[in-house]
Amino acid sequence: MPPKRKATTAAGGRAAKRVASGVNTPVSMGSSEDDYTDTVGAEASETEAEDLKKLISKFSASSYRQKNHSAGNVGDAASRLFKRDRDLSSLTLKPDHVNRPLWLDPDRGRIVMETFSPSFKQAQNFLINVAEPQSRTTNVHEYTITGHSLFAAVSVGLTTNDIIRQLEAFSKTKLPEGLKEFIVTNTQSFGKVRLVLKHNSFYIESQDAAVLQTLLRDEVIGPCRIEGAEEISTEKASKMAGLVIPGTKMAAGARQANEKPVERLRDKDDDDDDDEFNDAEAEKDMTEFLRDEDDDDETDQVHSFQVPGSHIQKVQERCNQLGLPLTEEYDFRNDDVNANLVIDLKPTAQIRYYQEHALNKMFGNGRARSGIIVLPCGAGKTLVGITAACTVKKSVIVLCTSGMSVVQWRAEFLKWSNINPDDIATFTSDHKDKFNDKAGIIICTYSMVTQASRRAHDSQVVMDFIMSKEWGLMILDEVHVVPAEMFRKVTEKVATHSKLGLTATLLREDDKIKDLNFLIGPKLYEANWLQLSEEGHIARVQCAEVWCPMTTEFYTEYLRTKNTNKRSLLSTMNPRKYQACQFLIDFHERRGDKVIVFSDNVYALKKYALKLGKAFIYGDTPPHERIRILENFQLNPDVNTIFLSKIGDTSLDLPEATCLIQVSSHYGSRRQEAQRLGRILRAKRRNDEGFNAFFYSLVSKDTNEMFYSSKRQAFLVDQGYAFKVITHLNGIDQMPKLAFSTGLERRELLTDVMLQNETAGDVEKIEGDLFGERQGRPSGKKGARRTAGTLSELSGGQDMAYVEYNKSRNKELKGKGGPQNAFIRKLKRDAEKRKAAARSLQ
DNA sequence: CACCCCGTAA
DNA sequence: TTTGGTACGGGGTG
Repeated sequence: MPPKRKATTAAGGRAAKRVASGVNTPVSMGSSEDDYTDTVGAEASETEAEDLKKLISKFSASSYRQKNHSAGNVGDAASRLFKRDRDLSSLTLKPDHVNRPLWLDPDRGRIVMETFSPSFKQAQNFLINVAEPQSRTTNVHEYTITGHSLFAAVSVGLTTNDIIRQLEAFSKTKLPEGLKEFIVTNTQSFGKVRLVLKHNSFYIESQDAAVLQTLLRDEVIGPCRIEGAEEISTEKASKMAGLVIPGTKMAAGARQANEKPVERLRDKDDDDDDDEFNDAEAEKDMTEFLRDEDDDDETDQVHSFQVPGSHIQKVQERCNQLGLPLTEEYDFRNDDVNANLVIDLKPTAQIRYYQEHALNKMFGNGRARSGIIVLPCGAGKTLVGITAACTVKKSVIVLCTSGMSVVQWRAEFLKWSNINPDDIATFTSDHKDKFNDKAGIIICTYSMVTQASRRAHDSQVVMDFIMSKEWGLMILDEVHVVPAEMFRKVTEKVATHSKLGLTATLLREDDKIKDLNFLIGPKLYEANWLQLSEEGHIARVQCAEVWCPMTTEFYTEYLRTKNTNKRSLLSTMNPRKYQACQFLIDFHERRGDKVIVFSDNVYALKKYALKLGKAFIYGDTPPHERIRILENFQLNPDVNTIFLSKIGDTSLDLPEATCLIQVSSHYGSRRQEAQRLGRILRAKRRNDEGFNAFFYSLVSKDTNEMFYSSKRQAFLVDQGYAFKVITHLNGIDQMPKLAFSTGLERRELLTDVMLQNETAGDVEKIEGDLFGERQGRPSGKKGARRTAGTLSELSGGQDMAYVEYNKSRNKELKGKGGPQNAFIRKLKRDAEKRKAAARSLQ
């Protein structure tokens, strides 16, 4: 990849998207009335297999354009780096540059890595420690060195020299001076100041009293100190003090372990993982050795001042700004104040290599470092958390976003570890347990801990218990929610020695994500999605964006209104989008896929589902009905498609679907897009020969959806997913019973859409006018929505055309009591039999 | 239990 | 160029 690649800049990732969304796209979905005449009776002449072949060939041939780069088009993901003044060609290359994978941007800390380089694996293992992955596509990875990433590197045990030496070794050019300086200035002060928990109080601690003096003179930190006899107390550093100071010699142990000269390259990639593990073992021994030495020879003094829990965040944030981030490490093996917990992994629990890598980052020097581990959905985040708990062996508090995942975490703990069930308690609104022994695990929801007012009596009791205890480890599930105003309170309410944050998508659309650096700790590990799916740990997914032109009726209305809600509703109700959805469901059901359709908008959700005769779940669906529908989806061969609102993004335990269709979504939320894709990464069938999961995003052409869609995909594109654009679904013209194929039907739909939209607004206004103070029913919103629903039903006349289809599949699946349950039981038995048969075949 | 209300998140 | 429908968990009530 010579630097002169800048010549082809325009072909780069999102630039291609702009080209594709331009004017002259090959649309063959038809724009004339004729294309939509009823095709019932014109049975498709081909067999299913031929159908499949045809569609798949379409996917890989002429009717799509790849927005992302593809193999053979090396370097497009990085090409934006080489624009204008980003030309690196002036730099002189080392003679053996071909064997070195890194391009270093002298000014901005950007690093571009060639994945086809012979020393790629080593370089990647190193880079993941010191830089933030920005984008990791097939041939090129892009990283950035930042203050935070260097903090993470130092806290993982690397020294300034390690970083500089290894960067130099992997770089194609001489290490730029500016970058070297940046690394030096940013790493020097790290690790000087620590946050320590002692006897349920927080202390800011350092070996250097002068640093503490400086902090106390700071206008923000100074007033936070708890008034005591002494301003700064000094004691001899000892094991009993809770936290042993990470001396530089400790880092030396880690340095040796991390060092891997480029010259000593090995061909076999797989060996690498085992080596890393052994190195970590060696590292631990070294740590032990050094610790003993420290205690014998040195009489280090530790200085500290106390800060109340309520001010911790302020101090942490300020220290971050001052370039002196607080290190949090828990020397759990030498903590004999807090009781030990009897817990171990079951021998059957097998940790995968990347989980081990992640845990090595956390426990690399024999202590628990606070930080964040990022793994895609289905890659075993829970097991990482459980293994961490089994390592620390102290009381653990696990925080989840929903009651469902509380239950799941408990089940997983029982599945993977030998923990005594009496030692795990759950704490939610309908289950308020404590554990009886001195040490234990408590699993609860964020809101249970953060709720400030209106406490039920027995939850106050449990809350007091939690706050009175000193916790060894706090596991924060879905840690990306923590920066929220309310949820961030957990870190000040619960006194814990270490924190482990877990998430699949360390993303927010606001800028609060950086707060996690001081709220939890640095990002310790981030898995490479592409690599995991190539290795079969998560499913391979084909992503496609399907462009659906707007019908003239809908587009006219779209242009006529400036109201964004109305506009987005028109875009999602676009009849041609509905047709595309109908076609794709049919296609994939016949292929044997289980299909989930997502729609954020519940009006659209119901309309689509009812007309297609599929079951749907959204917020108001009562729990028993949800379960029934999900069971049927999982077991009943006749139920292969369900519709979900954004309920499916987070809080549903979804069965193993293999195909996903997105009809409407939430603006430009990258997290939602990634999370939805995550729903199919678990697919059990993923290791079948040639298995692919499918992810479709239906987008109405020439609407705002186009813009948001590309925003939403940004994260996945950076993870290496290639989104293909499909402008025509081959065979849709021959589709029997294609909906909305007449102008009349489409106009009826439009009327319904417009009515739905207006009534919601009107009713609220009327209610306000009529009742002024709105006595008796303080929440006008709920009433308004209900009324709107009724009015929409009253609009009856136009709905006549739908009546024959508009039968709720939900009701069919709902029934209660004996017969239905017996049916489900039979399905379950059948499924068991099939599984057993499959096992005996192997 | 079934229902409502409330605050909060994204 | 960037908003607010929707859904949740928690607390009550009869």
